[in-house]
Amino acid sequence: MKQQEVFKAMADPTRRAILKRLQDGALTAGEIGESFDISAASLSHHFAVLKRADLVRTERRGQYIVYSLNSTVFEDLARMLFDLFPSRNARRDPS
Amino acid sequence: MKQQEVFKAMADPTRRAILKRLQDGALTAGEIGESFDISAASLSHHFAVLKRADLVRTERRGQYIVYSLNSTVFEDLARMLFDLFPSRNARRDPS
DNA sequence: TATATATTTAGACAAATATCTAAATATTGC
DNA sequence: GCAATATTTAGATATTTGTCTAAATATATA
Repeated sequence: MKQQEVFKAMADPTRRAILKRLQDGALTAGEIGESFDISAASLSHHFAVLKRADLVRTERRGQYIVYSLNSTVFEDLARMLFDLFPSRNARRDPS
Repeated sequence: MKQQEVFKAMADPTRRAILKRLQDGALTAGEIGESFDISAASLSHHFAVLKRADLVRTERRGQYIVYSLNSTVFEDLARMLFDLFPSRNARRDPS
């Protein structure tokens, strides 16, 4: 996981909203765009950032491009967080 | 939790390294600074960002200021992540 | 009180980023 | 092949951000 890319991707509210939009299943770029008052070009930029972070997957379907969540990276990110913030009763790695 | 502040705070590698440095216990600003090749002023800026996100707590001890992790926000963040990325076998909130 | 040490604040600057419009590319269907 | 639609790329611009040095503030101690 490219940690830096993932965190930078998550730092923008529009991108987090895009991820949230994708929770219930894959959507085309245009469908996602309907929820945002932003140009298609700007949206495309956000898609690129999410893709670079491997947070979303894409698939061309005819003239559309379909975006979906990549939950694998989410799990990595969650693990990373737990690693970064030791909870009170977790053992610390003894290394 | 100020989600936006937390994510922005986590997006910088120096700040994540500071958090990691604090895993084993509280440290003064100066002690933290020893690990970084960066001016005290820049470091102080990073502390401010982490504080604004409520990721660290501070306490003055004489002429020193002691920083420590605030693990509460971590837990909030983890929860937020799980909410954002539904895992395959989790039920979705029916609302 | 004066000096030394620790930290933050102020102000400047360069690099990164979110946005836009216009143009390019890919695909469909006539 | 051509026109329409969907999406991305290019280039410009304004804002944000990470860094610096210099100055200010807070505390300790001689």
